Amino acid sequence: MTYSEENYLKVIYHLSTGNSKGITTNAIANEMESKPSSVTDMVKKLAEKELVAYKKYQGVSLTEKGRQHAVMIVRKHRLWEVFLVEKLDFSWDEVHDVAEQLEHIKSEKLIDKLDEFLDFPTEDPHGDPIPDRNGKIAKMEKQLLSETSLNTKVICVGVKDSSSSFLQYLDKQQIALGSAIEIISREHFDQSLSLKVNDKPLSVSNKIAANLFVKPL
Amino acid sequence: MTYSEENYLKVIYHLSTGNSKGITTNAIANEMESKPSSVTDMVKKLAEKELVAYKKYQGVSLTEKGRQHAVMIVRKHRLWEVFLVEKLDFSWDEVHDVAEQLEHIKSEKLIDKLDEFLDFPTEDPHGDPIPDRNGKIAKMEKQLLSETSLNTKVICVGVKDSSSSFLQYLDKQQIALGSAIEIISREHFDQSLSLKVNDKPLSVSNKIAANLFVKPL
DNA sequence: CTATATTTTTAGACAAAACTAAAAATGTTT
DNA sequence: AAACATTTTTAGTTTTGTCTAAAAATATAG
Repeated sequence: MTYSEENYLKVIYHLSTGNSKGITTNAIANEMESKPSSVTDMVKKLAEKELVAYKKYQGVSLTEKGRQHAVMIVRKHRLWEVFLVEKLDFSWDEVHDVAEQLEHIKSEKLIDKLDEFLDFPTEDPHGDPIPDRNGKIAKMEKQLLSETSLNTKVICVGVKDSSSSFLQYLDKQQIALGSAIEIISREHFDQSLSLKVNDKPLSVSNKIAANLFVKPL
Repeated sequence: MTYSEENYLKVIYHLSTGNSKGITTNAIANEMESKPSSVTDMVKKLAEKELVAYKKYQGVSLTEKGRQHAVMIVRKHRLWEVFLVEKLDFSWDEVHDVAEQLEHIKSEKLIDKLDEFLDFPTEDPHGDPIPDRNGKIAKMEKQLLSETSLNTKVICVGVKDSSSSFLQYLDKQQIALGSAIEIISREHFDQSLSLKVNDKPLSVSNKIAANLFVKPL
C-alpha cells in the first residue's frame, strides 16, 4: 500500500464517521486539497484492491478490509501523537504534521512496542480514542459543549477541531483536557455561553462550544 | 527533497567515506539495487540542485551542501536506531529497516527533541558515531580486529558490517559492544584468530575479524 | 418536466522515478 | 595503437499520481 493510497483511505474513513451514505468525490477532493478527477482515479484503484466499494456517480464507502487498514493508520497517527506530547514535550497544537508523516511507517513491531512503551494509552492528546492492535475502538461518553444544558458541571474530554488556531485559543483560555466547566447561561441571540472554567468566568462563542467535547461529571 | 533523492545522497555519502575519488555510477547502482541508467538520471538531477558535482563519465562527489544534507540523514537514522534499541527494546539486528524509513521524517524539532530525549548519544547501537545537530562527527579511535597485533587486549567498539546475519553471529558468540577481547594467536594459513572473549576462548575467521572494530584498552 | 446548474467521470497530458536496449565513451590487452 | 571488454550515457517506455478540459450523469428550479 502506497503513501497516497493510505492518505485516501484515512480521509474516506474520517469522512465516513457519522455519515452512513457514500462519500462524494468532491468531499474527498476538498479534504485532500486535490481535484475530483484525481479522486476518481484513485478511488478506482482502491476499488480494484477491494478497499472501497464504488459505483460510478454514487460515491464510495470503505469495505471491511479498507476500514481495518484505515483504523490501523489512525492507530499509528494517534500513538505517535501521544509519543510526541508525552515523551518529546511537543504541545498538542504541534503534533499533527509530524504524526501525519509517522503514521506511514511500516512495522507492526514498531507500533506494538511503541504502544507498550507509552503504556497502552486509550486517547490521543486531543481526546480522540486510540484503536487497539485489533482495531477495536473504545468509545466513550462525550457530547458537544454547545449541546449541553445549562447549570451542568462537565469536564472537557476532547476537541472536534484540532487546528492549531483553535488549540492555541484553548491554551490561552487555560482550557485543557480535564478542565472543569460549568455552564452558567446561554445568550439567545448568538448562542454564546457564559462559563466557569476551573472556577474562573469565561464567555465563549457558539463556534468554540461546538468544537469542545465534554462529559458530565 | 524527495525520499529518493535522500536515499541517493545517503548512498553517495557512505561510498565516499574513505574514498576520495569520484563515486561511479555502477557502485551507486549496486548499493541501491537499481540500474546504472537510473543512477545517471538521478545524479543529473542532484547536480542541477548542486548537491553533487558531476562530470559525465567521471563519477560523482558530494558538494558541501550535499554532504550537509547527507550527514543530517545519517544523524536521523542513527538517532532512531538508538531510540529503537534503548526505548523500544529492539535488538541491534532489527533496527535497520525501520530506521531506514524513519530517517526521512521531516521535522527539525522532532529530531532535536529526540536527541535530547535520548540524552545526546554519540554512538548508535552498532558503534557508529552520531553527527550532532551542526553535522559535526566526533571521530573515535578504532581499528579492525583483523589488523590488531597479537597479545593485545582490546574492547569491541563497533561493527563494519551491520547485516543481521553478522550481528546474530556476534550475539551467538556473546560478543557485544564493550566486550573485552584478547588476541592470542593468528593462523598463518587463513588469517583466522584465536581469541579470548570475556575470558572465554573463541576462534574466529578473518572475515569476522575484518568486520569488528576494536580499540586498545 | 424541461432547462439549467452542479457534480462526476473520461480523455489526454505531465512529472518523477524507475526500467530496457542501444549508442558512446573509457579502460585494458596484446 | 588497434581490438575487445566494460562502463556510462542516451533514447524511449512504464508506472504512479497528479492535473486540465471536455463530456456525461445527476440534481435543482422554474
